[in-house]
Amino acid sequence: MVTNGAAPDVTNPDCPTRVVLDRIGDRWTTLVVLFLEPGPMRFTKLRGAIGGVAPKVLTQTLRAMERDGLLTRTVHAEVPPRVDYELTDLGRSLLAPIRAVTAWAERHVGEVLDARDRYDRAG
Amino acid sequence: MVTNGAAPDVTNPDCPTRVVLDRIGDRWTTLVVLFLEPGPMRFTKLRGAIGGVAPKVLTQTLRAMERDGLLTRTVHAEVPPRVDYELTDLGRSLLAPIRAVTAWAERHVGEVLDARDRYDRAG
DNA sequence: GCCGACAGTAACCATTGGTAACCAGTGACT
DNA sequence: AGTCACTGGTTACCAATGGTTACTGTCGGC
Repeated sequence: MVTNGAAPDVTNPDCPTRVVLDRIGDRWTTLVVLFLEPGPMRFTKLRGAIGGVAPKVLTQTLRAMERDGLLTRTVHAEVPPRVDYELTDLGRSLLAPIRAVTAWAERHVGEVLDARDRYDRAG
Repeated sequence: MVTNGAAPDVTNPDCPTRVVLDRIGDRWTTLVVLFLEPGPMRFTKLRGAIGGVAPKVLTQTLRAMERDGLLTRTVHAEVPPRVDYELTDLGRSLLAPIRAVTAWAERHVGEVLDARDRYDRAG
């Protein structure tokens, strides 16, 4: 599990948890998880829902998440093409921590923006 | 608080919560918060504790966090120079969500790495 | 025959993350 | 007096990443 045999410990620079932290800290990953929660979604709809994400970048994000077992990608042999993205159990287990983070963001946006204003006006 | 007058909503692409989400999703920010929890810490010690972070990048991270009101930076007129970084109340309030995320990472590293292995071996 | 929907890809540019080297100020050591 | 090291950075530079815009292929409908 952990290459050096120790328990996973995010405070250890050499622990692979750092890698995982990078993935779930990714700007778009959290949003993808949030939007996929209700059920499978197609590429274009997901893109529209998230907003402001370039197709290339969304593709990269989705591929990386698929690789890490957070979601599945299903291609239906139809015309027009149809590709569904759906959270795996692992992906769904990420919802709780992500909710904690987004809830914090929603609750404290004001404070952060205020602090930023004060800092910028002062110097 | 929210420029458009609506309630903060992370699913809205135009909501400033997205900005906040970017900051706390930052690779080093989460680690800085974790390591500053026990108390104030100096630059060099923090750098060593985190591991693998370049001074320039750590400086950028700390300045951004100071700007957003997550920590304070105190310069002591001593020799050799001494600069302390300390979490604010706002920064400390981030601990809970961050803990949720790091706990997830520690619990599921194995699954993620396994999925990645499978994906890479398959194609 | 042309248009549009879908799910991307290709080519390109800009921003960022990261590296290595260097700096100022002071005290201690020689 | 000269040199060393410690601290908390800065500067210049480079590579990787993120992002934008344009384009592709296939099919049904007009």
